[in-house]
Amino acid sequence: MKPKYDIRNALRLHRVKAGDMTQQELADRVGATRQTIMSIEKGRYNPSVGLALRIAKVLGASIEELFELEEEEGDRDG
Amino acid sequence: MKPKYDIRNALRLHRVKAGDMTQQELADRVGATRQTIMSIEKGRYNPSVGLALRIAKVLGASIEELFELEEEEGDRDG
DNA sequence: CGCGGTAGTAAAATAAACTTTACATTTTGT
DNA sequence: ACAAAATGTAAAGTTTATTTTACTACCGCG
Repeated sequence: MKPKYDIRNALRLHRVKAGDMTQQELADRVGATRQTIMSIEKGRYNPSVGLALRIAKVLGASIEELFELEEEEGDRDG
Repeated sequence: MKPKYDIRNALRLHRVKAGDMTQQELADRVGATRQTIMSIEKGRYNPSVGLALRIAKVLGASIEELFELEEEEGDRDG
């Protein structure tokens, strides 16, 4: 079952920009596991806003820069 | 078990600001239930960044305005 | 080639988000 | 006071995030 709200993320881009940090390093700094970072980078799920906030802080970016709503065409009910 | 990283939110404030929308109205517009909105407003858990993004869009605010990391003093390992 | 570090994948288990339903309390309008 | 709408709480259930563990592939280095 795919998530209700798809998001696109530029995590990897910003991770590299922020000093070419490794996944493990980022994971440590935000208090998550490498697999969690992996899964987010790969778009397998969207993190909690708490984790997203911490990632944004470490990467020196805004959440809006990091994560973006997928525009789903023709699938909206409004 | 309380969440690992507490967040503070100004959801209610912005909900009122954005035309005094009811919880139900906001819930409908973001595709969630009223209870979900309630729980977020009451700080019972932090939503996914996907839902947070949709809320921010509807309320015309940034995620950073809506949700803020709780600064926990003396609980960091680095 | 063998080694260490990084990245990709996956399965099982646990924690947390989110839904559904139901009921109590407060607020608002008449 | 009464009714209706909005808010608050809660329990049980489903789905998704996150962890833990483990294995594979790629790359630079000796």
